[in-house]
Amino acid sequence: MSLRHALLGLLSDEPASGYELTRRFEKALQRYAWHAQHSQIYPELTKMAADSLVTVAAEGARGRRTYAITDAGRAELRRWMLDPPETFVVRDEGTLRLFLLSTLDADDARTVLVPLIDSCEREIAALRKGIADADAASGGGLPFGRLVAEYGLRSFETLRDWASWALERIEHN
Amino acid sequence: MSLRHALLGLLSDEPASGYELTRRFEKALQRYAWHAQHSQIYPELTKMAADSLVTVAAEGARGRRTYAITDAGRAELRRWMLDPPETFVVRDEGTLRLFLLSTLDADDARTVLVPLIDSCEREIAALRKGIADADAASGGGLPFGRLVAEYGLRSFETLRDWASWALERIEHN
DNA sequence: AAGTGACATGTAAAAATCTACATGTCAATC
DNA sequence: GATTGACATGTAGATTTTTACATGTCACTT
Repeated sequence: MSLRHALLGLLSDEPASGYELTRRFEKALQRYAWHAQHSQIYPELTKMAADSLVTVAAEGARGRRTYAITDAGRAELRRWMLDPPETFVVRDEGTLRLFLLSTLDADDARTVLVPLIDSCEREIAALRKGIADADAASGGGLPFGRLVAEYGLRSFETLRDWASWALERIEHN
Repeated sequence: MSLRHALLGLLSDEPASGYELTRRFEKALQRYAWHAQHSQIYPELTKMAADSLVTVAAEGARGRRTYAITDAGRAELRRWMLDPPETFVVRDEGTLRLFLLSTLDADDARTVLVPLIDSCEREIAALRKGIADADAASGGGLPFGRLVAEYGLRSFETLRDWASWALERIEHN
């Protein structure tokens, strides 16, 4: 039910349509936390409305339906946040690829690691800029908040550093 | 098809039965990279054998079937490793929970973050010990290699540091 | 000899997810 | 007035994953 809770989380900030939620998934959650597409989001919103976790707050132009979280929805989100399951399920193609690096020879590993380090640098630069801009504007601006941006920044720095370390280890082994 | 490639990766190290692969998923991949259960692994191995990516290398006691990767399997794994898709799909319940932290009030956020920091410390200690033991034995010993252990260690340190930073930010905001 | 626990493999049905198709609106431009 | 592109929502069918059930072996202990 993680999709459901991700949607409740996005809606707890402010009401939104399925279309907007799809965009916000792309901007804020997709990369690090949870991937979902509109073909999954629309039906899930319908089910959540049936379960009274959200309501249709407004219907606008072009068939647009704006959903708002209900008190029951907030309660369910809080319950889920405070009641961590024993095991967290992870499925991460990028990390899997990293783990399987040891199946490659040194040349192939370099072919994977060098572009990875480059793309980390680009992400880090973009995140730093986003954080600086948001801090200057002081009042948000980051897609899903300062906390998430900081998490992303630190994660990419760690990935870059690890990849550099791995590269060195592979070079002179 | 990530499950398939994860299995090829594990088998590229040495032949194994479905049962052993399930254990190795639990030890090495489950936590950070890919979650899979035996009810998915067994049928997938059968399909992979039909596709000639693996073969049944031996049949042992208790119906045990040992699978070995074929040349075609190695080629497919290498192809997948060297041909990164434009987008990596991530689904990570733990990170999602972190991202939704901003939906909680300060008290509830503390309730989530403090145990998180504790569990990071425990993971870090366990990984450090595992790495030290393996380095002393010098010849492997780590479930999926030194690279992965280092990745896990750095990731948990980053998570712990971020969580501490977030906690401080929440406390005095 | 019975019981226990790790070993070992499977399947069926339900739920979640992906891919591809499908439809239509509205605003701006040509 | 036609075209284009962003806006907006959906469904059908296939694939992947989960949950729950199902079966049996072997080694060791009581």
